Amino acid sequence: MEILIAEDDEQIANSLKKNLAEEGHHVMVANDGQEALRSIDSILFDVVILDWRMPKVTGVEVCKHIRNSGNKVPVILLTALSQVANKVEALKYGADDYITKPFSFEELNARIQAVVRRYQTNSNELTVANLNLDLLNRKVFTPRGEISLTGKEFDLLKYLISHKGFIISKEELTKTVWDWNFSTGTNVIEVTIKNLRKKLEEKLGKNLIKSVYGEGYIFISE
Amino acid sequence: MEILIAEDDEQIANSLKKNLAEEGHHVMVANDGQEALRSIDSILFDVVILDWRMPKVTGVEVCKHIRNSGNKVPVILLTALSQVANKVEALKYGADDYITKPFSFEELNARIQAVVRRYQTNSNELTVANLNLDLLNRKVFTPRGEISLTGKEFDLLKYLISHKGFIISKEELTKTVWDWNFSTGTNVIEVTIKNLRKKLEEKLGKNLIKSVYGEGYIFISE
DNA sequence: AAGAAAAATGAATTTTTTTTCATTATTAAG
DNA sequence: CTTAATAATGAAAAAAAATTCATTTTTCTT
Repeated sequence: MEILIAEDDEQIANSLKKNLAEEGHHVMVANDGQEALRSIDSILFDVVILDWRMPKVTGVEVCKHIRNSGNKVPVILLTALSQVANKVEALKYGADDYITKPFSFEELNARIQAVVRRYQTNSNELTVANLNLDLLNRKVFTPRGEISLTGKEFDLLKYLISHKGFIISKEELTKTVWDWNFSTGTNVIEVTIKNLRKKLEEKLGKNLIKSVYGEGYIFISE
Repeated sequence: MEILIAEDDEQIANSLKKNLAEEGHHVMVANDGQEALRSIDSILFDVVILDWRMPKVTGVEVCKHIRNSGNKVPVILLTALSQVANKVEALKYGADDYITKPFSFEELNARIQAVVRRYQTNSNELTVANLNLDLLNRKVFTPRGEISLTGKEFDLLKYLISHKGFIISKEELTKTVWDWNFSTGTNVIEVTIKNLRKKLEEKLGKNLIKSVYGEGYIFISE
């Protein structure tokens, strides 16, 4: 995951960075709120960890800015004091969670997991490679503009993407995407795959849906 | 809101009940986990507050049960000890938030607000009267079973419901639901309204979409 | 390299959805 | 009670989407 830590205490920042990096994440550190804002506006993080009190711009202000600009990235606030007012304020300004110092790395990690999981399961978007699916409006966007899909094509793509990296058999697609519980002697799947591929390739220039002979289809993100 | 408090300490339970009632909520108290489970299975709460340690069934176990049964109601856990392991566990088992005792009523209230708001803005359902719209799968359910709508019918219903109580002009529908920015000399809207009404009335026995002569349409929930 | 199974393809057909049209019913206002 | 505007309706036409079909291409096995 891409994680931003905004924390002016270098010792804490470095310790967190080291620990999170060991978990396999990419961590960027900002030393004050201003720096944090710059990073947030240019990079897409999976989670942002903000210290409450920071030079120049405070964590709450950064948080407010994030929300005002429509950014929904999960935010965790670090508060030094465990005053009730602070906690209330944190939630009010759109933070997703907060931790009172001092805290263990284990706890922070658990919160990150929880907050990211919550975000992903509640978000109505599915992003992979150069594709962004708007699950609510059933639209697909690429850097080169929207791809207009029919209902079945969208359902199929959504299913493949949400199981990316796994081979999906045609029987499975028949049951899930087509909602048929009998095997028909048709090739609708092949045809729909073909049409979907054509539309994707038109915009992306490459084929993300691979066939696995005798087994099914698999969506590849890189 | 409908709130369930599961707490064996009667003093705490009653104090919370009183305070929450003063805020205008309906509060039900369960004295142990078993009682809580029974209530949860029969009543639809807006938020459930569970004490961690309770006789018979603990709060975490209640929480696990809630999630296993697919219930997505927001859960707040009350923990006596502020041990890290507890907090981690709470999130792991699907709680949405937790508070460490002792806590102020003000804090609990803020957390309830946050958790419910988060739930409502992130939920993919729209419920009104006897209708439940599954926004992700674009399906509509009633107590008497599913209503199968076409795409346009669903979009129209969704728009009317999310503006229930307000009169929606045909010009507005043209722009939003049909995505046309010119006024056409057609009556698609009237026709679609008619078909939608027919399907709704078939299952609900009544017409929820009223016409306002010369102004537009309005969705009425009661 | 040849044969058989599986997958891809182009085009036709069927089904569903969306829109239009002509007519009837309802509403508000004089 | 009429009249004119607005809304509802049934049915047809047009458009779009889903499925089928016949054929070609690819892949794996021997």
